[in-house]
Amino acid sequence: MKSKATSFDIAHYAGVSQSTVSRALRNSPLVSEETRLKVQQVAKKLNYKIDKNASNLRAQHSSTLAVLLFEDPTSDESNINPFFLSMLGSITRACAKQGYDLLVSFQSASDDWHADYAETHRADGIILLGYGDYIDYQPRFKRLLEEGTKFVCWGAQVDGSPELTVCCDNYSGGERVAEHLLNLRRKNFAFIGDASEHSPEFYERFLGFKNTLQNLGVKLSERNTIRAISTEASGYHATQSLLANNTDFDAIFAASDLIAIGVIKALQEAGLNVPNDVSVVGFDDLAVARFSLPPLTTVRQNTTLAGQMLVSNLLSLIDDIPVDASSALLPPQLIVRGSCGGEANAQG
Amino acid sequence: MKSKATSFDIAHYAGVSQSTVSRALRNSPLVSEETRLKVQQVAKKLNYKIDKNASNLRAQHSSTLAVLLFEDPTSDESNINPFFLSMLGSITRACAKQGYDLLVSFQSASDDWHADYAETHRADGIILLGYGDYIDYQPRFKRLLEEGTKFVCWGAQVDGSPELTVCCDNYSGGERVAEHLLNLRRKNFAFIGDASEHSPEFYERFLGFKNTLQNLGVKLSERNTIRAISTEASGYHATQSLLANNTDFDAIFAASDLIAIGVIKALQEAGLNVPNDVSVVGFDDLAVARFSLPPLTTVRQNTTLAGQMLVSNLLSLIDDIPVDASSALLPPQLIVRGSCGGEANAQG
DNA sequence: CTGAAAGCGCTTACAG
DNA sequence: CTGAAAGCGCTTACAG
Repeated sequence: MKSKATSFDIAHYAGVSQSTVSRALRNSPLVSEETRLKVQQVAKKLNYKIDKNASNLRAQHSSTLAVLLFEDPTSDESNINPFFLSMLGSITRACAKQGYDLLVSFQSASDDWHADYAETHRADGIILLGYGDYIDYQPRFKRLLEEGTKFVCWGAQVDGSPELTVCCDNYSGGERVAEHLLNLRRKNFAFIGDASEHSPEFYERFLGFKNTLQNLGVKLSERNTIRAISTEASGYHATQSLLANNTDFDAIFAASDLIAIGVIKALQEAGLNVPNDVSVVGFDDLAVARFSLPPLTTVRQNTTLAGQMLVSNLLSLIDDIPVDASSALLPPQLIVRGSCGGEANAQG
Repeated sequence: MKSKATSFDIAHYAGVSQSTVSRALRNSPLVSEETRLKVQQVAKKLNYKIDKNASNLRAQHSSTLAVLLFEDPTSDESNINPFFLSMLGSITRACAKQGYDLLVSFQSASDDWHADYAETHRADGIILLGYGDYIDYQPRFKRLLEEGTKFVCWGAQVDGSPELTVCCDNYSGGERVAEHLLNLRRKNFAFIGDASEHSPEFYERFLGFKNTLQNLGVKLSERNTIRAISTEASGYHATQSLLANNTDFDAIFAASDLIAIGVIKALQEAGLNVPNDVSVVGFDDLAVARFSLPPLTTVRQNTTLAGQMLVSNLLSLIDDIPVDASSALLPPQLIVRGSCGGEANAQG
């Protein structure tokens, strides 16, 4: 491997100074069209590429963003929630579009918060994805803020929290689910997910669901509210608990598609028909939702838009541009498929 | 935000020279225990972190690896193959374990090969994942090799190709599937996937399957070999074509789990029972395989091991250490679930 | 529009 | 074991 050309080599061959090479390559308006063309031509011929380390060091920024993806400590390490992976994809694309590189790091919640990407100048800003327990993380957010680290979270807006957040309007999603199920004349409801403030996204979905039912005179009993984390296995076992309760239910709102898949499996194994005996609704609209049997009615989160908002808001933060907080609440969309009965086959 | 401390600040407070600070922080044996402790203590107090750009520039390496994830151009951009995403996860973890950062880039096959991570010194080496058509990519590999770029591919070992590859023993996986189906007394076989040299991974699976059948006197007809890319939708449509052929079949080997999910859906919609009428086998063992109905018998690729091999082989390449090529062929594992009938419930 | 020069914050021979 | 000094390859005032 021949050693790489530097801007001095280009300068030499192009017959200009090194400063001019640098300007020409970054399309500075200070350089004449003619010079620029010549320099860029020579650079191309020598396969010259600007050394990022040098330019980052000099310019004091890295043109790089970092994503921290927190793993649910209870889930199998080889299976990261596909929803976050899909977010990862859209974030990557959004970064590329803005000319930023993306550093990725998976962290288990127990990790000692290795968020030193900003401090080591490896990244200009950080995107936090899927950290589990929001309450536990508040102190860490505070520390990041104090250090002046630029970061934005995907998740739920916790009241009074100063960090910048982008999320789906989970409450409204829960409302849509309740309305849909009520329209289908379902009478007895169950919720499977974590209905506590520790998982505010699930909690908001739960609240939107429960309150809408309540407003229309239907009560969601505590016995029909079963805790589950976002895995198929957890949904499966939670449903077995629900069945063991011997309560009545003809509709289940699962806080995520992964949970819903486990729910359907447990129901079918118990000899119940979905949707005839029980309607099931999920949340996320993973690819697999369309191919479950029956196809899963669910609430779609727009991950493409989410990735774009996360990146553009973070970039605004980095450039000290005020961020329009309202833009950070993304509208959910109810996708009706076959798992609730009634007006099935409507979409999807 | 107060401006970051530099090694000179630490030197000042610790009462030593800046060079000593640098040595102490990288645990150089040249520095005394006492001095090191003092320096590290001061560094911690001032929340000092080494500036990566500066140290990378000076040391002429980046301690960063890049992953290039190629998207299937025909697939929906928001849904990246979960298998690769799972690989991404294990690669990330393997990098972290070795003290390397990971840069991620998604590329559409049509992209002008933005693999300049190495040339710009942003990464010391590159991991190539999921590029679609291997034959089309040969010239690009050649160029990378010529430029002295260190890279390793996940995929299939193409004869005579000089690039370093890590992959599952796909041929052996196909053999296992044929044997299993034969043991279950299946008579008429079908394959759904891309049985061409353009997708060598699928092709190897196909070959292992077909040859094993052939050796035992069973022929896999061309009419029962249907082309599909690795999506549920493609598997679904391919199965509809297969059904339209009006040929006999009581067992389908789908080249991936995603395809298998589409296969099962199409079969069930056509009123066929899986596994009673038709056995179905997939490949990959995605999380969803366990939760399909019936649970999917499949061939597991060990993504954790794969990620580790990819990273460690790339690191060897970077350090000019000879790589044990035999270590790069990972053993597949047949996971028997309910989708083939017979000895179901064995595992999983 | 162009060039000479300083300097980003480190690592690492070199000298002691 | 420690320090003074050079230099990695750029960007960007400054002067012309």
